[in-house]
Amino acid sequence: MIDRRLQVFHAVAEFKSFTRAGKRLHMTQPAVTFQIRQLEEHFKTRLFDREHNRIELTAAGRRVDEYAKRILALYSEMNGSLRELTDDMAGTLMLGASMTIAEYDLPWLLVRFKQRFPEVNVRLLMSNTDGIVQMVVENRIDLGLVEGPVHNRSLAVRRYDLDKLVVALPPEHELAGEPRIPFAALRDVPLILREEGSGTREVFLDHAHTAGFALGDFDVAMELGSPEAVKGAVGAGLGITIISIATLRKEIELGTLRAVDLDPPIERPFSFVHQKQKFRVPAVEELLRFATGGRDA
Amino acid sequence: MIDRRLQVFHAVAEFKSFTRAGKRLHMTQPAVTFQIRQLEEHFKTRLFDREHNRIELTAAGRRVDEYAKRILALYSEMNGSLRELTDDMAGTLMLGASMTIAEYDLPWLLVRFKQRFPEVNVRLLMSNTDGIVQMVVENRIDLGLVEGPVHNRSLAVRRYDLDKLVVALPPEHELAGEPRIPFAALRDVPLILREEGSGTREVFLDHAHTAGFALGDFDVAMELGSPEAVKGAVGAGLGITIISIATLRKEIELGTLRAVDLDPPIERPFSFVHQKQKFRVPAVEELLRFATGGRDA
DNA sequence: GGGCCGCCATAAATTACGCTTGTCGACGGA
DNA sequence: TCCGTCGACAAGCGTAATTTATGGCGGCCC
Repeated sequence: MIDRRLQVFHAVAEFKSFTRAGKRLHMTQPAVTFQIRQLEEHFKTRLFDREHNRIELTAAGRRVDEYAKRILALYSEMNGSLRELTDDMAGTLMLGASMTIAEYDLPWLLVRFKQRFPEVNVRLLMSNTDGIVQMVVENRIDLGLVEGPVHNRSLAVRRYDLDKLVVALPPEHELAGEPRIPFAALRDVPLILREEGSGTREVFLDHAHTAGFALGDFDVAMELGSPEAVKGAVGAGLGITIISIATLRKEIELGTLRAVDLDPPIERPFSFVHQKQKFRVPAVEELLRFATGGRDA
Repeated sequence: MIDRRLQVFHAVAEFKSFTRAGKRLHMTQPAVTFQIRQLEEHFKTRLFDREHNRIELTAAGRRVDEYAKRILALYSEMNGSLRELTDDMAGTLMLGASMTIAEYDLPWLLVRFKQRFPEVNVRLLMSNTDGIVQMVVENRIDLGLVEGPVHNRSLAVRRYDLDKLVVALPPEHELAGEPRIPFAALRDVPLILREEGSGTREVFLDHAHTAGFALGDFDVAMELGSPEAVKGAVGAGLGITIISIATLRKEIELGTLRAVDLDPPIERPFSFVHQKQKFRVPAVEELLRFATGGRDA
């Protein structure tokens, strides 16, 4: 529950870019342009100075942004407050984790946490990285655990673990014997990827881009919504994928899949993400300290 | 610029009625029901207890209303603040007046006001009573002058003048000779009325209702958007109308229209309406004091 | 106590709006 | 100069909001 126009405006103000704001909110640039123009017509004044290919807030725009921040913060607080009242689970620690983390990284963490703090109830929601970030923004969860980069400056992010992405393929695959696989080689075979919004996907595409490849360079055979689904497709010979090494333990042991390093390798942090403001549930701080071993990131 | 869902919710909370909230916001009851249900689904909890034919806020509903109030207040403040920045007229006194007042009552008031405070710039917007109230709510004007009843508890209203509604008809009309015309007689002739949202219209219908007549009892030939348009139609013989005596001065003098008292007569106050909070422009207080002759209402 | 009125819920149809796709023109860096 | 990036614009589409129409359920009046 949030005002979309203000949200869009605030994102544009933050990024100083229609295009990037659109990306963040999963909408196209024309949609952003449209919303901003609606606002400008409402207030009968320009909110951004357009100078060729960059924009700057006008005085009026800055004023709107001040209010937008306050209003959006209230929305967020309202959502959190209602959850507390609603979920018949006041005091419950609401976690959200991206697919990979929830299935392969979080369990052992939660087990140890529960041992030390048995009285704390934990409830876990799963989504992809973007979905988790959105939940944190809307205050629907106390803490998110994500694997992708977080582009939202108004949230606090701290790393707690390091992950490695590898190429997963069937043992009989032609590339399975390679010591490592360069990005270029990935162009020639069908790829299975995670869906839009997935941290695994975004990290891979980021690195591919750095190496000079765009999404269009690859032969994307399927886009699936969870690591298990992706592994299933790879195992069935539909293609190969780039995936967290952590998800492959069982398959490697069973010999159904093989992991090969990328060249260059991709490492990425697992991170906590939460609102900067004070925690509603004390257990959050416990979990943070507990998982990071007391260190800061 | 305001969040419609919260606005609807807040209205319902205030009136404790879906139907009346809908009326206030010019929407139908099912639309209100729909919006509230949307909110309830979002928060996954009931916001109102429905008991037969009355509703009550739940604990969660009260919580939402607390935030709704704060959020809506911020929206209102934002609108006002932007206007100040935008209208290249900081310090200008923004007035809004309903049709009748703007054309027949306000001019002499403004003339005298300008004589006493020549340095104050005044800008006047016109709409019907409902439109003016809305502008005040949104903080787009500093002060509204309206002729109809104001149903919004969050606004301050004070009377400053008294008006009388009469029947206006062509001199040759069969009823033109009557000393006064009872409501019942109005059923038998075509009526010209103001449009929905007009204070003149609403006051007339209120009184008619008190006298036992509904809108459907009358033969409404036309609904027009301004007193001048209505008078024109009456002059052309298309019907008769109920209108402020103040608007008829010239026509009576010229003999083109005649005014006959209603039975029972309708009197109504002209009122100022403004936000309860402090005035942004000091001139508002001056005008208030000036127009009410120092008395309170 | 039967009938009417007022209130909210529901369904179907309509309308309005936001969003996407596709395209263009303008600038700036290689 | 060519390409990449960015924002504006137009057309078409899909979803969401709203209206119209209807039904059920009590309270209230005579």
